[in-house]
Amino acid sequence: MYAGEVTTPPSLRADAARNRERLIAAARRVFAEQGLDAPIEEVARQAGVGIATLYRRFPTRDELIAAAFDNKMAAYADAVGVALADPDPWHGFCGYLEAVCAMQASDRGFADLLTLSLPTAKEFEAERARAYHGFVELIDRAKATGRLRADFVPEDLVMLLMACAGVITATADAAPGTYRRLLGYLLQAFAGPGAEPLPDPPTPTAMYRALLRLQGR
Amino acid sequence: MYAGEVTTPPSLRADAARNRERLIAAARRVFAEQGLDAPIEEVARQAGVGIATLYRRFPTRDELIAAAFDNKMAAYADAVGVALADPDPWHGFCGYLEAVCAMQASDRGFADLLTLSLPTAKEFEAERARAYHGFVELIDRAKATGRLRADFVPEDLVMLLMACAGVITATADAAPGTYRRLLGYLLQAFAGPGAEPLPDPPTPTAMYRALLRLQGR
DNA sequence: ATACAAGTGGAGCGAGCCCTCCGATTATGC
DNA sequence: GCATAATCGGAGGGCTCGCTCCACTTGTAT
Repeated sequence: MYAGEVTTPPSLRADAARNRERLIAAARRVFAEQGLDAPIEEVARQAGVGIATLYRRFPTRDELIAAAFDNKMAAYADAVGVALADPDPWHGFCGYLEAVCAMQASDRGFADLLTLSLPTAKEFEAERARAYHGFVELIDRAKATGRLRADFVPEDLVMLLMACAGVITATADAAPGTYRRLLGYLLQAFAGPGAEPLPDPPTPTAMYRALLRLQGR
Repeated sequence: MYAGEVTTPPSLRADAARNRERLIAAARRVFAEQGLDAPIEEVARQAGVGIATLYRRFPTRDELIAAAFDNKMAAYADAVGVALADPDPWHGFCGYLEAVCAMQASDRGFADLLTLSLPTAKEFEAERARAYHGFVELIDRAKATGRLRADFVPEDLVMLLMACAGVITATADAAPGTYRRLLGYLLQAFAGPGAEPLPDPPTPTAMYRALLRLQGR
């Protein structure tokens, strides 16, 4: 923690700071229910603020997204820590995946975010990297117990997040909770020694490029 | 097969019939690479035809979609027949899922289509129903051999298609083939007696409502 | 050949969204 | 209080897309 408070950078006029908070609150609501490509004007409207005000404070969509999700992103990275603290690595591993998928299910914007990379938001990608490294450690420990199959790779998490996002966007309204069943199946597949060999995973760099895909649709 | 040829219903003038075919060909290309919500005007442009001509022949997007995909939809329904013809039901079951996912991977529009219902296109939904009933039969036989777990339900196919669609849309460009690994994991989870109980599946009607979700975004 | 129905293309309107510009408003230090 | 710099809001231009209308062209039956 440095001196400068993250949510209100350098001395903003009182009303400006208030509007900034309103915008962030509105963005969280709008992104949560409509996803990351929701109309930016809707955010301004829900915040009770002019469009110009929004653009002055957040010149690009990515900056607004970064501001709206920094807390969830931190929570996401922290979740690995919780999992690592579990005395049973496999139990921690399962709990971690459940927690992350539940976060996706409760926020469409966040589900989008986890399967996307915003190179602009650097302190943001740092959180992602922190989560990633913790997860690699978690994998190692879980494999050591023999409960997690040996051919599991970190990219499988990204794949899982994408699959889960697909189920969630399709079922969020009419059949919420379906994603739990998908996760249940996958956890059983991740467990124990793999009976059959799996198709090769994508390389880390290929998967990273997939995360960079231009957003929208 | 009735007398009226399906692709050119009631006596169209020669040039009109030709344009109709061009439109369908263009629609297949455009939908395949851009998904079902591709701009309709792009189809007209690629067909080398005015927008009005497209609208006269296919007044609604759904009608164009139905015309463009009736062959793939038939192939999709036929694939169940192939699987049922396999002497080893479990082998047929696995092959079926692989074939369907491969169809999704090769055509973004088709991937959309399988996780969506177009109540407008009735002969279309009939194909879907045909596939569904064949699949139920396939499930029964595979369960009888003991290779497919007893708690597998038909809705799990829909769930799989949604998950696969999520992976495919995210990885189609940068890491194609990732979906194979997802399928590999899931097939192993579907096999054998389930070690752990699974979260309940959605009811068939809930899943159907999920398929009806308004398209776009 | 001709006449007429069938078919065609693109201009054009409206809607939704992004983003900028600028005159009006308001907080803040003195 | 007052000056002034910071902030505000919304009109407006630009773009994409869906869909319609209508004057013109073309196939075809006689």
